[in-house]
Amino acid sequence: MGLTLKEIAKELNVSPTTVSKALQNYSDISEITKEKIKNYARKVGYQPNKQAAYLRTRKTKLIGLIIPNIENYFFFKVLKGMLQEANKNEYQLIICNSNESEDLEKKLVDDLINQKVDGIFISLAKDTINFDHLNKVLNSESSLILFDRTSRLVNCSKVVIDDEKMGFIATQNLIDKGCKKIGNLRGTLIPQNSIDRFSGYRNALEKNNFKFDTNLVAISKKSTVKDGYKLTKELFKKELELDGLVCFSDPLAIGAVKFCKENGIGIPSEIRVSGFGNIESASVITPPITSIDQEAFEMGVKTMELFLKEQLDLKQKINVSFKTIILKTKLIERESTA
Amino acid sequence: MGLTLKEIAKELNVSPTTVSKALQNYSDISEITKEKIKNYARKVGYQPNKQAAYLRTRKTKLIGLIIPNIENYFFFKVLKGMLQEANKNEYQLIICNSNESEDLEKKLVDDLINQKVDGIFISLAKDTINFDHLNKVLNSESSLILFDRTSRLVNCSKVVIDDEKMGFIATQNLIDKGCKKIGNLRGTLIPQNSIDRFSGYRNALEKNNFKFDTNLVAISKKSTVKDGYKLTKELFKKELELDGLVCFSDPLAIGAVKFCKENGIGIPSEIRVSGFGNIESASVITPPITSIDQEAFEMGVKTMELFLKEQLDLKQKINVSFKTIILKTKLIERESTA
DNA sequence: CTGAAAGCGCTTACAG
DNA sequence: CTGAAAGCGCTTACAG
Repeated sequence: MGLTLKEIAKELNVSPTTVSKALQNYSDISEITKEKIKNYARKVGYQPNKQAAYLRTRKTKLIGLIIPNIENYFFFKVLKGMLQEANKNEYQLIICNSNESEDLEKKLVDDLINQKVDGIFISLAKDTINFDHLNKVLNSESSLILFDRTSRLVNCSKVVIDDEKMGFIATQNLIDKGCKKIGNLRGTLIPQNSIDRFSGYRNALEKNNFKFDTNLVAISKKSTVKDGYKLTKELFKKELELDGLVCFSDPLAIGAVKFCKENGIGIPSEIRVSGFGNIESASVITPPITSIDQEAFEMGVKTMELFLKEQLDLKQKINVSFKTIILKTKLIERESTA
Repeated sequence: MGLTLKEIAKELNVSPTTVSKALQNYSDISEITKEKIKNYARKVGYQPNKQAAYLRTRKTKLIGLIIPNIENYFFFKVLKGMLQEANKNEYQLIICNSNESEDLEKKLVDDLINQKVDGIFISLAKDTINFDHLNKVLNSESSLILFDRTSRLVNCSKVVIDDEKMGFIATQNLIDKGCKKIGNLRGTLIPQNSIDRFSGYRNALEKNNFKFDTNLVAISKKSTVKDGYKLTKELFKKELELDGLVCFSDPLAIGAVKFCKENGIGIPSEIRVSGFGNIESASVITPPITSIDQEAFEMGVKTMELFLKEQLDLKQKINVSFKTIILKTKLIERESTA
């Protein structure tokens, strides 16, 4: 197991140097020798030992990926996109789950830096407020790319969704349908995407001369079906004549729909409900829930592309310039807002 | 970036050998020296370079995982279990998607062997019928563990679900509820778990003196909602007085429910439908679908445990003996079979 | 066009 | 109890 350069060299009566160069297509090796070596290497299925090569090249062809919540379907679609591109370019992906914990996120970053991965992709945990570990990556040999849950305070390449616009569109849609009192089940106060979606909601109200009322807003910590149910119940207790509800995740919207169904509140006749993320369950529940589709797969692809570009710049000793890619989103209309 | 042993040795006026041994707690280093070295290493945050260490230890602390379908929620729960245990034991996980392709599966195995991962966990692609690549793993330095979709033809450790029993239970439940003509939307003919679940269906019929009728069985290639819809439609066209349907995946069951709802066929009044896998959508749809819960998280944990045990045996030069762990399953009763 | 030599950062058998 | 030396498998600057 594990043929070495030396063995091949011996077999072919050339030096290890020549074998190494031939396999890397160096221009100072004769075509005839290259052919001979390449053919033999192919025949015996030789693959250079990556760990040994790293010691010289400083490249592992490994990427570290930190996802905040491994149960979130959205991230799998992102992962699928990344994996497709990684495969094409001979990279392998180490997957990590920060479990929404800042501390664990920091430890995982340390482990990945220590593994000398060529790049680290992170979607931040909900409660990450200190960014020392991200700056550590920026000072390491690994490229850093943030996706989906990012921070304005870190200067690196990013792939995000236009969350403000999305919050706006979801809210505007309810207004267009005739809703007068639109509530909002929003996410926590920290991550940028939660902030932005909420801004979108406010901005839509403002633009349509609706009064913004904090009583209509509830904050969900976990963004679960349970949370959605509970918060909707609380909103209805206030008797505010709610006739629209913008939920900033599909699980929250499903919880809201469940509460309404159990309490005989008609959807969309009495209240229109809109979700976000376009997970499968949103289309399967009765009534199907209007949602906003994020191009998750595309997000994965773009993240990899940004990374590959940075690697190329690095190789050519060009100064890497950080970019932010903003992805499109699409309102998927269903019965819950008909 | 990247402090080395040598630098630490120089700083502390000892040899690199001593530093290496102290950090590994060798017994032939004095306590006082160990203390000094460990403290310093901790202070400066020294971590040995894994790639360089590999060259001597032949261990990468890396595990390769091949999943056949990255969009399947089941595998994410498995992954979550694996990740939890991996983290505890300082392993990192390289994730790969075979996309149900035997060819890609073979390539990924090659890549992982080449990466010198300590272990490879695979859930086989649906159409994998040749096992040369698995035998290659068995002859390599990496341990092989199959989970969920395995094969009797490969001799290695495995973690599986008692699929036969599960098929049996789902079918028996419908019989107990009074169904007389029970159909079956089954999976493809190859993977072991599809074969076994189908056997469970047949065995339950037999045990209850029901006549087995191939007309009542439809084979789904993709196990999707669409497939479920289409196949259910076809079954109903045959006018066999179907009053029960055992589906060997939740998406299939959801498709079946959709067809029935759209065509005014009452569930469970006219037909009872049972799924498998207990995905979220199964509980969210109206009516909620009875399903069988697989202990996915547990499967991930057990797979890791089996692997860790093998590593330990290897280290102690004990002959590794392959084990098969069979996990429990549980029928989750819901309205669709009430 | 080819190859000897140094070195990446570690571990471990061996000597003292 | 400590350390010099060899070697893991590669790449690349340098010499010829």
